[in-house]
Amino acid sequence: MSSYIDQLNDAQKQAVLATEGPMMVIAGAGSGKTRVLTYRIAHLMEKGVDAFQILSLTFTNKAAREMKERIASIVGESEAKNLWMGTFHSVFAKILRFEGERLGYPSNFTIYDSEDSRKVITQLIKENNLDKDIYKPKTVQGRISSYKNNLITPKVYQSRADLQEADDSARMPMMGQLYLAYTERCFRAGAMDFDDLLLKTNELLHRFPDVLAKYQDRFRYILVDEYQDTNHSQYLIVKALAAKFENVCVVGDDAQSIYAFRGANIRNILNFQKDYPDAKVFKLEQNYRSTKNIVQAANSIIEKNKDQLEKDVWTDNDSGEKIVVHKAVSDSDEGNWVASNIFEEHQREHEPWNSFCILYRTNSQSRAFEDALRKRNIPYRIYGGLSFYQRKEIKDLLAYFRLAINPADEEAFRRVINYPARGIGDTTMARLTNVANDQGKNLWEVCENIYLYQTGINKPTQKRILDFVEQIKSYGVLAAKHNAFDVAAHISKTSGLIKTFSEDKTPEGISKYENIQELLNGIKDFTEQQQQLEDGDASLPYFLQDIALLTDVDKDDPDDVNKVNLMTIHLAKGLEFPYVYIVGMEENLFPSMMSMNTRSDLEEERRLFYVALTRAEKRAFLTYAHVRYRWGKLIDCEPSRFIEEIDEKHLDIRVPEFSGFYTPPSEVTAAFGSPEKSRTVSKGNDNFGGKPKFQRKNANAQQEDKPIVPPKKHQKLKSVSDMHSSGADSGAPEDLEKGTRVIHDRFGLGTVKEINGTGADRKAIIFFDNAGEKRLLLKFAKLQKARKS
DNA sequence: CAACCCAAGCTTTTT
DNA sequence: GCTTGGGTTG
Repeated sequence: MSSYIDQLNDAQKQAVLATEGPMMVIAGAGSGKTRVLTYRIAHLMEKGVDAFQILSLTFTNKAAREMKERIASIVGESEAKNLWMGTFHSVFAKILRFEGERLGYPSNFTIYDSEDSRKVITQLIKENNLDKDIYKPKTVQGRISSYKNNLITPKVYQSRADLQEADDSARMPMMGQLYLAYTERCFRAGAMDFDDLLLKTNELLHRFPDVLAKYQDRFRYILVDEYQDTNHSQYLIVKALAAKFENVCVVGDDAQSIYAFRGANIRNILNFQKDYPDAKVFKLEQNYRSTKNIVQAANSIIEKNKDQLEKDVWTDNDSGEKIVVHKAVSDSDEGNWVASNIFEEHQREHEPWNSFCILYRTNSQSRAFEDALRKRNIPYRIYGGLSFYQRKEIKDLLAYFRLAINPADEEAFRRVINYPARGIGDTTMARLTNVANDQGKNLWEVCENIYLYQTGINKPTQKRILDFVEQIKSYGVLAAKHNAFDVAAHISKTSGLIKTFSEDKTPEGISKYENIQELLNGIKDFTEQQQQLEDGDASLPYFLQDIALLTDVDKDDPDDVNKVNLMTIHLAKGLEFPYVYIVGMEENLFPSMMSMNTRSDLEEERRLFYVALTRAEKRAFLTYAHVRYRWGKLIDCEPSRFIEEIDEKHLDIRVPEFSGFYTPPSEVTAAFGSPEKSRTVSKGNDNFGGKPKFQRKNANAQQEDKPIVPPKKHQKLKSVSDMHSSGADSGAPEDLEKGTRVIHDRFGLGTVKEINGTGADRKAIIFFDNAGEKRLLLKFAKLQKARKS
């Protein structure tokens, strides 16, 4: 027997060695779950199971990659690379590219991200003249998503009176039609959203028995990690694939189920034994990660939940330090305290920066910590939030790539048809949309044959549309022949996007330009990497596929080692750090305001807290603030109930007179008599001399808002323009010529550079002293001749 | 048709 | 406090 087996404890060993039949592993936090999965796969392969026959589904692609590397180190790389490993979404996207034709999808289908699908919904709400205040795109999107995750197709919806009643009572009787229209629109665009990747896989497996049989035979051994976070759609896929051999091993921890909001169904894990009565169940209860204090504190929290499987997580590790609870004056003070604390620990314990992690409930909390870390020159890396690929300029360029590969992709089409400007505006788009809807075609098909349709669009615009079509077609030809980088470089140059950004010298413009360069560098890396692999694929379609399903933790930037980590608790699942700071421990923030209505929501928040705390190996810190800026306003905060729920003997409470939620009145009046005063306090508390956030902002705002033209002139000009607006065609003096000095209402003093056109079309190009060059239509421009000075 | 200004909404978490 | 979308202006 191989030596790695000896490194395992009894429970782990059994879970690794029981290779046949259904099996569930309940793995407490830090109990060596990944190790069991890794060794189990290695063991299967050593027993002679072909790597092609093993499917393992993980929560992130990074987890899959790391596991693959570890397996490779045991069984050898050439074997390990044949394993099917990845997230549900990425594995089944791959299968759908092979098999999607059966469902009427092209193999080059686009994957719509949330923004894309929300825009489709917004568009549909508009087209159907629905009230957007009742049909909130986000709400509609959420409902559609939950239908899909429960395999409720538009057709099923029509037979479900209960769902229709629910939507009716939410004043959305058109939900059903909207849902149907949405699915049709996506289909027409050759696009699938995230939920479709699972829904269509289910459809594929249920409608085509031969496909089902094929994949059942291929995946004889199935492993699912983080099973507690699978939704119904995922559950059914696993069940279908495993039905023949029943070699299914699921690993999870009901105490760490934190994705109910996106349809995860905790019952999947609770009911596993009902689905497979012969299932073996193993419990991993020894924690190797954390100190006794942390493990026991975490246990004392989670036992408050009623819905859970019995287990007893324990550890042999040292007791360690108690969990420090710190009360900060304000959110910026909280940031400063955490940053100084990290700095001290780094100095004293010689801990590298990447030993530290700051965990928060919402992305918006990151700012205070970024500011504080930056002030101390502590390197940090922030995960999540607006990811690189969601930036506008990146999505714009990607839209060109997407169109080159799948011109039916309507969202990409709408994004760039008039960007850079080509004189194809809202009116034209509305006309195109109408015709497309009447004919049941997508926008591309209509544009391609624009002369065949009665669109009411004028000839010059039709020509511009056809030029665009030709441009995209030429990109498509290139994409089929050349590697991703060459195509991307060509498109970014010829589309005019690079030019647009390089001409923009505002800070935002420069940053956009840099981001585009970064994207191109990324594509270059990708292309080179793929070209080095013997079976690599360096094509643009493959690149797009690769990035569509990347999660934030997946990106592993070599520049990012040894930095303090900042992320939401959700993103931290599966990770561990020696030092963990859980911040914003306040009522209405954590637990979130939205989650206090039902017990099950609150229990999910509690599990979230459990996940947060069990990320810590050595030290854990809980902080909360007395007041915090929220929605731009200063609000009072109360400590989170979760702090109280921890057995006090594990806590080191560093709050003067901490007693429940009582705050000494003297402190309140001294620090928070009024919002104005509190600003002074947070400035005074700032030992590092940096200015508080609000001061910088105000200073900037003042500069920007400073009027260019003194108010007096402004008034006068207004009255002049009022006189003219009564009847005259031109609001400007007649005798303007090159070199004339003029005054403009908003732009101030300027010099005429050029005049062209006559009558109502008369235009001027004017160089303004403070505002630069502008093209003005004289009919509208409220110009006055200035006296030469 | 594009640029600018302002108001509204927003902050739960993500593939 | 920030971003998005709508409305207005040239």
